[in-house]
Amino acid sequence: MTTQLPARDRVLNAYEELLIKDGPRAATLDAVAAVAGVSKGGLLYHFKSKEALTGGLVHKLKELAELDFAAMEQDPEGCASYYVRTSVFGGTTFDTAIVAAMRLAQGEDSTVREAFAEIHATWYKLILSDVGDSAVARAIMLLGDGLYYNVAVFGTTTTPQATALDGQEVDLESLLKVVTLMRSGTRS
Amino acid sequence: MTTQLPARDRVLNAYEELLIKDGPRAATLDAVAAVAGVSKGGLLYHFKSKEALTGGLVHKLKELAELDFAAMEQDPEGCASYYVRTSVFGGTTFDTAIVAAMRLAQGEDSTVREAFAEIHATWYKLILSDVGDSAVARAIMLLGDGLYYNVAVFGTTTTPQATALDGQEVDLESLLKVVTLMRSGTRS
DNA sequence: GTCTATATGTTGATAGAC
DNA sequence: GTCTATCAACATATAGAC
Repeated sequence: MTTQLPARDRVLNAYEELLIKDGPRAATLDAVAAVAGVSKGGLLYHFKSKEALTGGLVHKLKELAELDFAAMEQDPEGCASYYVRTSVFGGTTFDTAIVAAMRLAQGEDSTVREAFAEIHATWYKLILSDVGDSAVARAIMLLGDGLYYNVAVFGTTTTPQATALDGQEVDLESLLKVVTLMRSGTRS
Repeated sequence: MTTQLPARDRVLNAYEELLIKDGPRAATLDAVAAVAGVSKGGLLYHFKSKEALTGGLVHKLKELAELDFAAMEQDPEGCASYYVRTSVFGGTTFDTAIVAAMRLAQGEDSTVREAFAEIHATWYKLILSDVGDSAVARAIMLLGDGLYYNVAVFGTTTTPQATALDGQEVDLESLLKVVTLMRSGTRS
């Protein structure tokens, strides 16, 4: 039996869980507190307002993004391959934070949108430095956005390597082959 | 000076406008009624509940989708080209309905998600019949999803032919070239 | 640090006049 | 068909005990 996480972390995890499972409307302070196993007052000790709670999620997202950038740069198969491979939802901490935050991006909170814009900009820069061509880099970015969007809207599946897309399956291998095809036209 | 639209249509348009501009949370019955230029009671005469209002939007979306399918099948450049071209936000009635509904898709209302799943399935079928290869068809679908997702999250831009993506521009021509590249690998 | 009230503002929805 | 009350439910946030 593992030691319980600190209340603050449990609250953040509960917020993510509710955002993903039931959407922003259901992720009330009451509900988050209940899932985290604390009272509403207890929650508000760690995050003084709902805005602060969202701020905590955004902060976590940015931290995990930094780690992702580092891994992306060092990947033996290159940034583009890394990006496509990791855009297929794998249930990592980062994936969870992204999908949770995506559900908030449609709201009024501009901080979430701004965080996404920053992360996107860095991803694009890294992919471009890998593939060379800007149109191909953008296409790859859009593929990744599409993958995350599908998870955010239609939910996750059990298989980590394949995610459901309108009853069809997107498998990673075929997708990587298509990406190779895209790159082949511009390779020097 | 054009004749005023019927109140029912004005309400639906106001709902879309608020969903796109300020998100689902801001699209309250009060706000929708105000934008539409009717009272809350007046709104509730046409749509008996908020659920019914969303139902009206979904119905409109499905109707416009049928027209889109027909245009897609008849396009001289093929379904895939049509899909990519029209996935770049152009401000059409259909585009507006899609983006507005996308903002609702993250919520608890499963009817919106189901409508999207249906529309997606038909698009996929048509694109597959055009390009032949399932992996390429899926990649094209994901590109379109990515384009719409970017509009839904980051908002529209002024230029109809190019939409902003993290400070960069996605221009349609380059994207179509990349799609051609994808297809070239599987062409018989 | 965590809890139990409690205050305050919104939101969706009803009733009934016009 | 459209309006003006009005209500009950819920959400965020505060105050203060433990």
